[in-house]
Amino acid sequence: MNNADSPNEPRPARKVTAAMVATHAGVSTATVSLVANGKSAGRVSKRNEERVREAIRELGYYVDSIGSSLARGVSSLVILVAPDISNPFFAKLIAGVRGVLGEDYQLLLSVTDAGLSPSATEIRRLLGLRPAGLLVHAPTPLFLSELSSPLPLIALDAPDAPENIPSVNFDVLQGAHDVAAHLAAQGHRKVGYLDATTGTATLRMRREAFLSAAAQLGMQVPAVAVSSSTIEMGDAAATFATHWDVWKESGITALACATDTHAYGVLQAASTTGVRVPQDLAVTGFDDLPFSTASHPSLTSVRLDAHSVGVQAAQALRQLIDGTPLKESKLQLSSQLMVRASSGGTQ
Amino acid sequence: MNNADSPNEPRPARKVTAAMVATHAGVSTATVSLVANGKSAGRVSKRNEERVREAIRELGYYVDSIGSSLARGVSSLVILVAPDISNPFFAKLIAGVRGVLGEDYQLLLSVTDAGLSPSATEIRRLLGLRPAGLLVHAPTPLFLSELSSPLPLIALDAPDAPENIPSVNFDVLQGAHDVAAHLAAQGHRKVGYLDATTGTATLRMRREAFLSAAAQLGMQVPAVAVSSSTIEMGDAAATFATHWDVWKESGITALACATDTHAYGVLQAASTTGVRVPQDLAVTGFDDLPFSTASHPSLTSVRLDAHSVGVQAAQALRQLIDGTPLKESKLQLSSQLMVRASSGGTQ
DNA sequence: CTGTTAGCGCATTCAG
DNA sequence: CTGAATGCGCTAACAG
Repeated sequence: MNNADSPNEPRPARKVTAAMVATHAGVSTATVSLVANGKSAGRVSKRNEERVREAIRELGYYVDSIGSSLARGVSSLVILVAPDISNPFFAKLIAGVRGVLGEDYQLLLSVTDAGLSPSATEIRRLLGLRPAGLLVHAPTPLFLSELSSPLPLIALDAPDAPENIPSVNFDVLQGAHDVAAHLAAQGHRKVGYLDATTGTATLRMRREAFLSAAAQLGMQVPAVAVSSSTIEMGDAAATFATHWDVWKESGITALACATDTHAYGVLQAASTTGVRVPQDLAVTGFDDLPFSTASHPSLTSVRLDAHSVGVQAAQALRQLIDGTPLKESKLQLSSQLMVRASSGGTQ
Repeated sequence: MNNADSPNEPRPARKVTAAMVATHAGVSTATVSLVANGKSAGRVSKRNEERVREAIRELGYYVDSIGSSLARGVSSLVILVAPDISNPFFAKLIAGVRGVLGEDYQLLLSVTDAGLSPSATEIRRLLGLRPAGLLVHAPTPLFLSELSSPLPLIALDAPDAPENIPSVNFDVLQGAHDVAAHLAAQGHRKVGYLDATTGTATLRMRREAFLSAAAQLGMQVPAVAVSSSTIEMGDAAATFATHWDVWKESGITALACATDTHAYGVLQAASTTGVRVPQDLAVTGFDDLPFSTASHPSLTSVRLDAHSVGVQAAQALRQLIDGTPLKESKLQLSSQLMVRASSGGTQ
């Protein structure tokens, strides 16, 4: 009953299947599959290979990944799960990942609701796609347990990930310590900390590391001078505005912020309330976003190499997918303190 | 030979199929499919439905979207193709899209290389996923022609999209006009323009609209004072630094920038070269990124409502997917000039 | 209402 | 080297 197998002219409107290519080239679908997947070496004759290639070109055939995935039991998708894409950090990370994955895997992003881990249903839908691997930014323990299946997975920026979950992290301890040491070196003796309200592990570590380093370096951190706000700049600004009187009274001369965005809010609020930075208050950030060189004053911050994270994570994931055991389950990338004007460093 | 069909205890390690659920519940796979897809109303008895639901729960079954997509000929994926995710704009847009798509479709992002349209191979891989629909940011004509297949598609921020491609755009004409009018009202008579080197239609329209509005309002735009740089802040800063002498000589007193990022670069370079903004040079941006309230001085810019774009685009796409013809093929969202200190407006 | 059946497009044995 | 046959997991007719 199949009256459509007369391959006279390539009909671009109709979906081209491997079977069509096969008849067009006068071979079987098996041969087409071999050629289309570059597995023809030593398994298909030169002549047939050439024929198939030509048919593919003429018909405009491309492998249907749905069919392919079903047959193989797994897709060639790598899914990056991240909450807050709008961070310039991610653009660089993605570039790094893409470079490593190349043509072999297809990278797609799954964005979760602001700052939240994906819901159970979302996770199932993700798994339903049968991805070759997952890259997950700052996964919650809940997310990881919900996942359950033995899927190649690398956690990013997840210093709290359990032992059995490979992860690529920044050395935030070092970064936070560097900030504290820098402030101490500038002569500060009482400092404050503006934390983020979202409780990801990396942010918790930043705070804890800073506080412990500060103590170690002989700096006081008055309890009233440790506060927090959401990652919205406006919120950070408001927090500064409402707390400044108390902070000032507590005698702090420097404020370390959990992220650059927080610091921007502080700089803005300081400017409008007439607080001079760094004379009245030194301010530091964390992340070293591009804007930090353009803010007024320019912001002292901790630079994290997003591109490297992407590269390392993608390489590790590929190993996992290939079944090669990872030599290092936990990778740690160094961070670098960028001293700028907001802390009274070099302009 | 199948000795694995003894469903005594739920084995979480093994992939759960609809067939397993069926045997477990004592029904057929068809019934399972109906229930799992919420199409059981009036087609499955209460008793069987309950049984199936219980089996699904016990076994932890979820629909395999690969198999489902293959059977239906289309997946429930909506793919957003965008080049530059790191723009805070996208986070809001995505939130809007997600809200409209709800549980019915799964949104994934495909990030293309910085500022570039996806390659032909990438497009094929995208199509290979058989997405239910595509949302494409600033597609090039090449992209659209390469696509060819009659897939539900909405272009975003694509004022140049051909008639037959539905799109959701901002009224950049109005925005650019507002900028020009504002500068004219501030008394500027000679102004410059810093364009982006990436040639997307929206950027081209911003420039053209600004230049024509400026002319109409009696402002001169010396040819030497129209320049361009990449969207990297540092590049914009460098462009300012090398051009300022010439610009100054040309007599311009204001510089309109194609994007806020460009403007940040200009503000930074102006600050380091001792050019006072807005006294020596008024500066305006376009996009109104969050940082524009925190820059020094705060940046006059054109606000675009990203969330609305997301909502409108997703709604239109759903209509397309459902086969409902669109009433309006081209949607245009208004933009709003935010006057701030960089143009000598209110602080 | 419910079960049976026939593909969806492809990769992979397994005989030739 | 090559092709026919099988099944991946599911949905949509189609019979009961």
